[in-house]
Amino acid sequence: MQNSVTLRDVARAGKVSVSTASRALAGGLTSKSTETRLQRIAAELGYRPNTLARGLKTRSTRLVGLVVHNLANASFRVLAEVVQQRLRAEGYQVILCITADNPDQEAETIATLADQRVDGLIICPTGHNGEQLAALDRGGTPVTCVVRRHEAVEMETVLAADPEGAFAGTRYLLELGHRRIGLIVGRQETTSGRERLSGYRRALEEAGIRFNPTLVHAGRYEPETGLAGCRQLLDREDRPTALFVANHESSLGVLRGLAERELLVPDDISLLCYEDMPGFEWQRPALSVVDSGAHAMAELAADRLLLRLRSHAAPPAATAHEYRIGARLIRRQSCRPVVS
Amino acid sequence: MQNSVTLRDVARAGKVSVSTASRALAGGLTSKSTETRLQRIAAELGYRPNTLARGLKTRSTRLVGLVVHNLANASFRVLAEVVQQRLRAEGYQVILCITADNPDQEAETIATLADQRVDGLIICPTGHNGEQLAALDRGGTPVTCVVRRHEAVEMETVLAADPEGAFAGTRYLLELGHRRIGLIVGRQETTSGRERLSGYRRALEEAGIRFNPTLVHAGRYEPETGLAGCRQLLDREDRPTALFVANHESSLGVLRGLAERELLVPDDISLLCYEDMPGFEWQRPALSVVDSGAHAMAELAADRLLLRLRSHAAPPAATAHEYRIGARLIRRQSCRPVVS
DNA sequence: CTATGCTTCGCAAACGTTTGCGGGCGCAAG
DNA sequence: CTTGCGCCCGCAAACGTTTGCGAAGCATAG
Repeated sequence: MQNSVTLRDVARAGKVSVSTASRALAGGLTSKSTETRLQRIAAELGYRPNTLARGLKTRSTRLVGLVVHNLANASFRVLAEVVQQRLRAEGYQVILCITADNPDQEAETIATLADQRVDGLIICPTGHNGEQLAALDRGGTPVTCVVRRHEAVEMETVLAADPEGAFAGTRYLLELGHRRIGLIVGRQETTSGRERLSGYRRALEEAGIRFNPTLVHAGRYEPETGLAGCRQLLDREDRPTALFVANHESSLGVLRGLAERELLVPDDISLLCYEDMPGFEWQRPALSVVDSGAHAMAELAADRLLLRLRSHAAPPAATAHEYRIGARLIRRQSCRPVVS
Repeated sequence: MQNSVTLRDVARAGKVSVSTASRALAGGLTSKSTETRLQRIAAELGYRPNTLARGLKTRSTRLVGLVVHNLANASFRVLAEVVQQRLRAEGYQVILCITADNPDQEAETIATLADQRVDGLIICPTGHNGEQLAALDRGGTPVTCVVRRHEAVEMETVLAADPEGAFAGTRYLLELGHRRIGLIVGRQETTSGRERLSGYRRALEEAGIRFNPTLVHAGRYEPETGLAGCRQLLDREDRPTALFVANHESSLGVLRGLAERELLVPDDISLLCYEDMPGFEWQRPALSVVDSGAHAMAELAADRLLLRLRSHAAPPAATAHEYRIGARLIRRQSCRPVVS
């Protein structure tokens, strides 16, 4: 702040007007000689452009907002890392905001980001501030939803292929011979919760197995959910031979629940999780998972946003598209064929 | 961006000058009547101040930068969450940047943040761009270092009490009767790596046990380090009876290494980790740890910065203080007395 | 030699605020 | 009724850029 060497100083040192200085540093707008000369002077003086003034004039800060529920969730973590890295490569800075899945906090966050005149927004929406977001998007600030769809309003969205992922996971277990497959899944108010349940159900039905609601436990994205679900499912007299934990926060609780019962994976019970968390690979036995592709999602979200940032021209709401990232089954060691 | 209702519009609607509008919205600078009247008008029009223009004039964006190495590390995660929450409560937004512990990337990051005219900076330094940071601090943009100390230059810093933490952990194991304690620790180039080793060593020597360098394995903050160290230490003929993993990234690798050897914790070997990671509590057996107080560190860092942000007056470099957060031993189930 | 075109640069306005300064007005005191 | 004092408010400058417009310089073509 003290070190405020401004364009005027550069201009003065170079004996030109402020405007030529500006153009020289922009490049290609002056003669080659003054261009290099002024750039050298600017470097010597340690000139750094004032982003505020520039943004005020050009109506473009190079900031984009990234709004997520938390950082404990592995998907959000890679989202944050990938988005930040990708956008930085294009000269954008990322403002990270955490909403704790709280609509009020989300509303405030969006407002503040709008005040900062961010150029764009990547958000995992709570589902409550649709009009606010849509207004932003209409106003020329591209908004890309990620991980969760906003049910109320049309916006560009990149999602995981949850129906297919859950389907593939369930079918894998079926192919191994399992017939009683317990499902621990997220709340049915969320897109992912619903879609993963439906994928599970479809796989069962295609295999000619009747869907049994008492085999599924839905809850919040927390370890406690996993523990509770685990206990509930294991206390049945016809204990499932496999558990599909389609909610990766709960996985920790499930692991604990299985240990409580002294059940060994995969000998006593097969275990399939959702999302590839860093620890899973190192776990013993290494956990099989269906990877929803958080990394790819993050990349696509960043790329889509970048595209719209660059083509400042047309933000055609009509084109509001929905992208799905393919899920991938990773077979490791936690599932085994059922012995008959 | 389209929705650009400016102060002029408010003034016009209220039939006053722009300056009165500004003052009315600021509050306390006009008559009570015009104040409420204009505030109502502003609300109706949906006026939102342009942070860029304001920042340009007042030389204060309400932005602070937060610079960390990554988000996989649990300390950084809580740092990000806590700092962002705390600063937001005071009206600041957080720009999150990730350096991957890479000095070049760090240099670029700091420069860009300075360009954005952030009001302050919280950073876990790589240790390489000291002059840049010091210049910022001198220039009136308070910089607070966290987690790591910057060896080269004096700055306000909040650290974990690593020497004491490692000492306490080691002594705990000693009290349980362990004599051969393997240590897996971070690189000796880092503050934490050195300090944790020295704490371990001091505890041993105070107990009258000769420090044995072959019992320590130092490596990067990665699971691979844990695995390698684990293998090395377990292959000794006089296998340690306890492992102190003073580097929480490595813990995952250690767990895997122990499983490989089919060693049970705590029956076959005691295990003490550093940092309380979310999974540890759920692990079976629940892992004992020395918690370095990442949460408290984050809070203190945020508070210190806030203090200096508010008292815009004096950034006395002389006061550059170093704060230490006490470590806390959490006894769970992974350590047991050695049977003689 | 004049007309024309291109390149290179300066002038000044603009972006949306905040704020020092001074003018107008009302009200109390003289 | 005048003077003085305070309270509100408007004028205008400033923050550091970018950019349209026009002027100057120079070369080339007619």
